[in-house]
Amino acid sequence: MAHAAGVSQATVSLVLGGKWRGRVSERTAQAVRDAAARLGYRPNLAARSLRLGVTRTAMLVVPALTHEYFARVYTGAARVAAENGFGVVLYPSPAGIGPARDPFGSARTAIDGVIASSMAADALTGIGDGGLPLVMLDSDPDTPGGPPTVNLAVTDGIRQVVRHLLALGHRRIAHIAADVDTWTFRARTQAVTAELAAAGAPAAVRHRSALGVDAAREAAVRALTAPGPRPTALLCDDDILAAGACKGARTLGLSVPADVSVTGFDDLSLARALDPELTTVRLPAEGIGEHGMRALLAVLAGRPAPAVELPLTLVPRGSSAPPAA
Amino acid sequence: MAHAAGVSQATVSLVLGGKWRGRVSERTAQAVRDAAARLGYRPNLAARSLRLGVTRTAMLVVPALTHEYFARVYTGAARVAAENGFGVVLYPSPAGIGPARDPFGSARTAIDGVIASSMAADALTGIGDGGLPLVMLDSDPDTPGGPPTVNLAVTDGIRQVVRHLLALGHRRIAHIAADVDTWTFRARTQAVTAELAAAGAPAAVRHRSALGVDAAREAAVRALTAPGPRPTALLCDDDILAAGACKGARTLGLSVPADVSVTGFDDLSLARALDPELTTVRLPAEGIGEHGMRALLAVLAGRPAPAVELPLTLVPRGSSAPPAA
DNA sequence: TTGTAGGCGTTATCAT
DNA sequence: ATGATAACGCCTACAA
Repeated sequence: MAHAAGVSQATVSLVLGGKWRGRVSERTAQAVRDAAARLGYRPNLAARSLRLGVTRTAMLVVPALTHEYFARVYTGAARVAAENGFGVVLYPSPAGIGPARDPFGSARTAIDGVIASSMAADALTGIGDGGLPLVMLDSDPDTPGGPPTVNLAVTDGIRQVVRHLLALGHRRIAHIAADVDTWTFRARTQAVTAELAAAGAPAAVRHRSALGVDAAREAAVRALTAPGPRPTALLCDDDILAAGACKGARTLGLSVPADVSVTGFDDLSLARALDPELTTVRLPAEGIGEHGMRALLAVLAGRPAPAVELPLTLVPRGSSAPPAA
Repeated sequence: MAHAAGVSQATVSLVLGGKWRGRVSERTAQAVRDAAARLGYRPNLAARSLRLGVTRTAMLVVPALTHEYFARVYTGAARVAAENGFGVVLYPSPAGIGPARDPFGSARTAIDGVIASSMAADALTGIGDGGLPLVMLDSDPDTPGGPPTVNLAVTDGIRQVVRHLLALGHRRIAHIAADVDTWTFRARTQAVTAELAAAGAPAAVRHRSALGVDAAREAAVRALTAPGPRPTALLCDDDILAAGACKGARTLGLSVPADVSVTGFDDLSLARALDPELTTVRLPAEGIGEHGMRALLAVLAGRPAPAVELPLTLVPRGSSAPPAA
């Protein structure tokens, strides 16, 4: 390539690297660019990584790619990465289906940093101590000396749902809680209890359910057939649970929202596919990914990465209404 | 590292590369492995790529990652890749949200091959002529001299749906067709026409719709309010359209499936979140990814990659029933 | 303003 | 059975 342009490697590198200001003549630079275009020259990334010691690649660790939320986090992260000449590789953590190869083995030499999304606290052993720059998304709150975090204002989101239901006149609210031990779901559960108490409303009866439509349907049936007066609203930890809750209500011959209101959380596309559409809370999933990537970029550049908390928005739709008189 | 083990680089490479049978003494080999474990040694992938000229990385090009189908294709491809010591990077094609960086620029030196899923025919300019090994998923049928393909038996899937509806007694079927110019949707549309004709049934009135719940709802309303006798079944090109069709029917005060049957295609998790659950056709999405990766591996190894066609399965559920008497 | 040379960590060839 | 050495393509002092 340098040979084809009639100059040396060094000159080529200077010109194509963009830093030849006053070091290479304009005429020579143009000749190099011409030759590059003519030969379809592409720099070899492996060689560059080897020389520079960085790969301009980040790894995004997610519990499950098939969940729309994580796909959107990826989309946001990938966009910011691309804007900065970075790539993003995905690693569905072993909790899901574990790839055969340990990603943190040679990963240390293949990636510059890690963004971990919604991970259980112990799922990251092998990263933190690995000295690889790390950013946590939607995880435990900022700890001094810990990795930078990008979090969701989950408590405020739940607060909006609770107030929405109370404002509609509901007093007997059941909580369909996700039986998953991650920060985001623990925070949701705690917030439901706290917000109802703060409003002076009766406590919600809690029914735990695995994260799936069928399990949620069964939990909703349990909630609606439990002894005592029937709940008038089912507050669900996420949209998938809410979909199951709607089915459970109909199983019992109840109508949503006339007989029982149902609320979700996440605002997946599912929320608008259901009928009635789900009242839910919108999560800025792409924003989480974007901020996460920006935080990692900051860490990589040696800049401080302030902890971020993104706001959530209540989206009232057809699945919630005043309780029957 | 070699220094720490008291041997030469070459010996280390041999031992860790696994091909020292009868070339290095057992005692020396063990010493190398001990040193590697002690130092936490990790091979540098960039250096290996540089030397070997291959990266053991494949790129999966998809139109939209947020669609569950593609997330599952990725999952399948990534699993087979991992089993073979390969990685997979994702590239959401420009049709979606386009990254700033041209992936096919330096990609040629960063990846060994490309797997393209459900792409419009012209969206791959820049790959085919790039000399990069390519496998097409769910795309145009095998062309002599073209890239290997892994396809779905879409025509047979539609045939199963059509026969299911005819067997239930439906004669007036409307087709909610996706207004998307890719092979898979063209094939679905053609199959609907062909299968109805083959069965001697009346042709379906076709209503085109963008791929979204709202657009499909409007299309369904059009279909159900068109002049002439009302259709008793809505055959939809995919589950998202079907979700919209159900909403459209209810908008008109019609019940699914009592007044009108609705069928989908894809068997997304959405199909079981709806109420009633969707009668649909299951696509082996992960299988597509797995076979695609296997085909690419074959091409990379210089082996022939036979064209594959994966079977589809009808999943009858609550959204279809005999027409009202 | 341009060219020369060294080294990044690996693997492969060849010599010992 | 093991070691020395070259080469992969790039970037960057340093020399000319």
